[in-house]
Amino acid sequence: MGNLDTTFAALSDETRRAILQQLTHGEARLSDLAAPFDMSQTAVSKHVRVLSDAGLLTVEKRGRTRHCRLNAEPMKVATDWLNDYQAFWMHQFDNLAHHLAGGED
Amino acid sequence: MGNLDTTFAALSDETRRAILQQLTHGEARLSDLAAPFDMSQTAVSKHVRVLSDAGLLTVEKRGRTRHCRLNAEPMKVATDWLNDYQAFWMHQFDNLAHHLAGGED
DNA sequence: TGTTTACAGAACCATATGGTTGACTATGTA
DNA sequence: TACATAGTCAACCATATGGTTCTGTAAACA
Repeated sequence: MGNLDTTFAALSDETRRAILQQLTHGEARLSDLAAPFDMSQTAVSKHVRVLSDAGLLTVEKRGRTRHCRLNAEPMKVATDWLNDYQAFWMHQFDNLAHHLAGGED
Repeated sequence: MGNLDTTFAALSDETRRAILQQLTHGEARLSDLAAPFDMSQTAVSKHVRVLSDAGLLTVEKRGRTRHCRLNAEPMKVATDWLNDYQAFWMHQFDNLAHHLAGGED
């Protein structure tokens, strides 16, 4: 839970990203989250489980409803990892020129 | 190719992230990439294919070797997506306090 | 020319993923 | 009490994933 594998895997699904997007508006019940999607609530429940396992949201049982709340912290870890490559997409053309000039590392 | 689904999915595997890391040192042949891993070259070849499909690296056929080069640009798109949530992990505690204070969105 | 190298491709396997339906549990409400 | 609501769980299914081995092929080399 909470490692890069599970975080990136959780984010690799459109439905799950939409769920997270939904949660930026505030907490939501599972049935609220399921409503916009053309799939069973069970399916959405599974997606929520994946997001929960990845630590991207927290579920609070309250009466007979489950209230989900965004927890974006694992995204920070993912972003930190991606940021190590920032130089590579920023200086992509520089690097290309470097390689074409025969400069191997 | 190159959408968020495939990008995040490609990044969700430790081996593939290690391959990308390897490529930050410069371009590499497939057999070079495969060397550090305790798995067949065929397996690594499949990982490279996944990364290639995601646009995270380019493969250039040169003689009998395949030369891989990092293309970090799709990571920018992923980072851009993640950055929309930056406020949520930065102000996580603020939000928590907000919710505890009874302020719903 | 023959051999080695560097791959690709196909077939196969076990497990994971994303979806379904139906049955069940627990909570709230009339 | 009886019923509706919210959600889980189990079973099932099709496809994807990550690995293997074996075979084939094109390029480099002796």
